[in-house]
Amino acid sequence: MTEQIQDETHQASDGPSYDAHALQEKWQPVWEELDQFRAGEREVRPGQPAPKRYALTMFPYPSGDLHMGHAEVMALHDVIARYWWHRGYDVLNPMGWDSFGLPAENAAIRNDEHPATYTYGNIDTQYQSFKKYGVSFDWSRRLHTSDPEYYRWTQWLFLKFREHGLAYRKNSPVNWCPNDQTVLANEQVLADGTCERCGAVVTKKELTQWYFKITDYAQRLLDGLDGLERHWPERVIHSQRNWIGRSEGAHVDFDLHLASGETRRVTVFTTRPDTLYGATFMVVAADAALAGEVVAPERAEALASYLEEVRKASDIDRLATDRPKTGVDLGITATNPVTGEQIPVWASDYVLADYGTGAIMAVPAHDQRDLDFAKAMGLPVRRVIDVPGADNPEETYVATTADGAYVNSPALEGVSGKAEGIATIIAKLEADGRGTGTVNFRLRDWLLSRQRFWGAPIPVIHCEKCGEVAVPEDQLPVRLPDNVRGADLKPKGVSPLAAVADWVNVDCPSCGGPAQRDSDTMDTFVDSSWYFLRYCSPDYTDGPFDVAAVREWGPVDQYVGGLEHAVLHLLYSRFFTYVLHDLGMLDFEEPFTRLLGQGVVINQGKKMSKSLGNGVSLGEQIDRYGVDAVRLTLVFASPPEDNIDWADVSPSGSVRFLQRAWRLSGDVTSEPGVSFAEGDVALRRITHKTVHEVEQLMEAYRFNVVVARTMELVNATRKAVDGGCGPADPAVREAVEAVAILLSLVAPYTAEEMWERLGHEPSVARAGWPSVDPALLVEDAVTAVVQIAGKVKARLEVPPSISEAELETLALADPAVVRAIDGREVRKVVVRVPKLVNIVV
RNA sequence: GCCGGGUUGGCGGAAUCGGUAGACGCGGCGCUCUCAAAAAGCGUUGCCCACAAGGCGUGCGGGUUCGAGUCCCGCACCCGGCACCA
Repeated sequence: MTEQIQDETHQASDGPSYDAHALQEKWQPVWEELDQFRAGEREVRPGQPAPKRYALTMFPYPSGDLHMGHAEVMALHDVIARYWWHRGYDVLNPMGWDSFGLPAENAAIRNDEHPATYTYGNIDTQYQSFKKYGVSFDWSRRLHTSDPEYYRWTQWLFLKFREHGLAYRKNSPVNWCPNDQTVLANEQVLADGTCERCGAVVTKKELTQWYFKITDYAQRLLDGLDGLERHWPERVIHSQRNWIGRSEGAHVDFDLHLASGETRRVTVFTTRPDTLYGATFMVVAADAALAGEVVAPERAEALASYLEEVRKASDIDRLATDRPKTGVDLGITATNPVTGEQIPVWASDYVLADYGTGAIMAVPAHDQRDLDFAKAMGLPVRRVIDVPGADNPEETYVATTADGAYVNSPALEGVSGKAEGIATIIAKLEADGRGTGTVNFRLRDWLLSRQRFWGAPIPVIHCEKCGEVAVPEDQLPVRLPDNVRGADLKPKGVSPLAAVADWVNVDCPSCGGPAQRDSDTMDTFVDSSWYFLRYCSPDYTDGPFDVAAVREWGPVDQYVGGLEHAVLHLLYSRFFTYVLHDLGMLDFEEPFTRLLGQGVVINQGKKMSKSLGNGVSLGEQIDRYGVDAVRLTLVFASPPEDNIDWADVSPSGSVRFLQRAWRLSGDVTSEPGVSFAEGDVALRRITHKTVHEVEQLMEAYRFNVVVARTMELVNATRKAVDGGCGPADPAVREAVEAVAILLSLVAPYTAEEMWERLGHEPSVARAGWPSVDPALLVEDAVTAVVQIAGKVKARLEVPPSISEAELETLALADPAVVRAIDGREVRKVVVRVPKLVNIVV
């Protein structure tokens, strides 16, 4: 299968040949010299800065070299950035590395070296590849999150958050990855209960950890999504809404009567307070502290053994929603606040300790889970809503949740509908001081501690006397020790930093006494939650970013990246931006105005993977076809948000097209600067129409169609050169120059070469955009279709200005139409000038 | 289970204010050049029908409309999010 490849980028026939690799060699150093994508220097005229645009693409993690996935994002992203340059914007298009993280640490352990070795080695490899790939990045703003100059400010931001009560430490059961030997945020545990990074089954562990109080922002993060509608992919907005999980309901107070004789008031959360009269028992989360505190002494042992059983069950078991309900009677009762009845209190694992209040009122008649539990435990079921057409849940084992007439509910007599019922009962509870209307969220606080080495150390010192002490600002960054080797980093359940004695043991900044550094590092998602701000002033030393610079560039106008981060990076960054806005450091709340989520590159219907042996190497593809052909293939293959199956596309077809476009640039015989106005009108119309259409396609991200239109322009120009107006016509030069500029969005090397062959100085990237003459967008003839009952029977070439009557007459006279009417009566004629006539017979 | 998004030739995909379905490309077929092949170029290519004429066609079934890939109702299947979240 290699035999066809060798010559694919070479043309053996006479004349100069198109050699993609030679073009890369030729132009890379020239571009390096030109350094033409520096942000912040463009002016419309002296003294007047050009309008600014911020184009951002997700920075890579430096594992190995760039792969097909990177190639796709960069290709798509670069289409936008280069288009903006052409349209006259001053474009900020930075690149850097998300360079803290586990793979470097694991590699360090394997090779017994420092994680920095792997990290910076790969960064260098990727940097070279980026250069070759020809993306219009402003390399002067390059950053790495693992540089002390960067993580100093990650630490600074952590302390700011802490200062404002948004970072705190608590002890609770956390997600624990037994493979990576570290805790994970909820967002990093996949729906099937496995670790987002390594796929191991996540377990629970009780630990004291740092959290960001993202829940304080739940409502605002939710509300902000409304404004992103139509600018962000539906999928991401939807995922975030689901993840935040707002539900409206009520807090209702129940008095628990403990064995000791005390009364303890416990609040439950419910979305259906209107079913309160049907609450025939209460359930508390078995693993919540409350269960142990209220259990009757004679039931304590039963609870303890149940709890043990629950803890043994793996997360996989817990995830099976249809498994039978289990639980234990706590031996006490509670008072239903509206009926005054004494109802039993149970503990079960179907109630979650960390959602709502960790305790629920059970209404078996109208909640399936409660009904299942009631049936399993023989607890009473009382119907309080009579749903028309539905049988008694107690007999059918099917809880009813639909609207109906309230029964057995004195306070809801005559009330109709769920909404009114809920409002009525909340009003009553509030009046009685037994509850309030409330809102609850599924979102949990962001657990940010990690028991790993290669991350930003948490800048806190633990002093026996003073407790938690923030590292003073002038002592930042808290640097990672560089005297560790791979062997020191082996996971042992606590951070490897804890074992580095001369690093951990410090004097307390407050009292000067002996103290220890916090040995955990931060989740790497903290690093990436603010990197886009740092790019605005990458060398700033008085803060994480220069507020004025961010005011100039922010927010990001266009973000391009994968959507596997829908509830991770894309949610965390929004949270950071809201907080920094509230701290007065930003004048916007949403970080990314427009988001494009590109699909992934797969092969033969499956994700590329080593085990499947279906991996496609970017480097190999570039060696075979050249950078431009690979980029073109990726952009042309499908709409940007769809997946690309490499088996379905044809990089060699891309090479063919690039050759044909390139060849045109050698056919032009007119001089640069020739007056296009004197050119062939037919070709000029096509050129102007194409450019105009591309402008609209660009706005709508339809890059694959942009390529198709460029191909059509090449085809039309070829025809004009060979069989139409001929190569000397100014319209041919106009068309080929337009092709070069359009092509520069996707295939910069070929476009650059064409530009030079057309007699221009480099670079085509800064050549500006062809101006569109509206007069040339007007057609001189259009094809009108004649339909009978909606089926096309004839086509007519008519002037665009034709009148309805004329068009109708022409249509009815057409022989094919006459034949199709076949003497039948014409009942109605619909005319839409100048394109359509529909005849009803 | 709840909530989103989708289904167009052999393939990737065009056509999103209801108005020529299949742009552009891949693949296929035929031809030119060549001793031959490759490369390149030209032509052709939704399906049925030998051609023409004609008919059928955008997952399936209905509907609205002069006219539906596009709007409405029902269904099937695929992808994604949440999932014992009270």
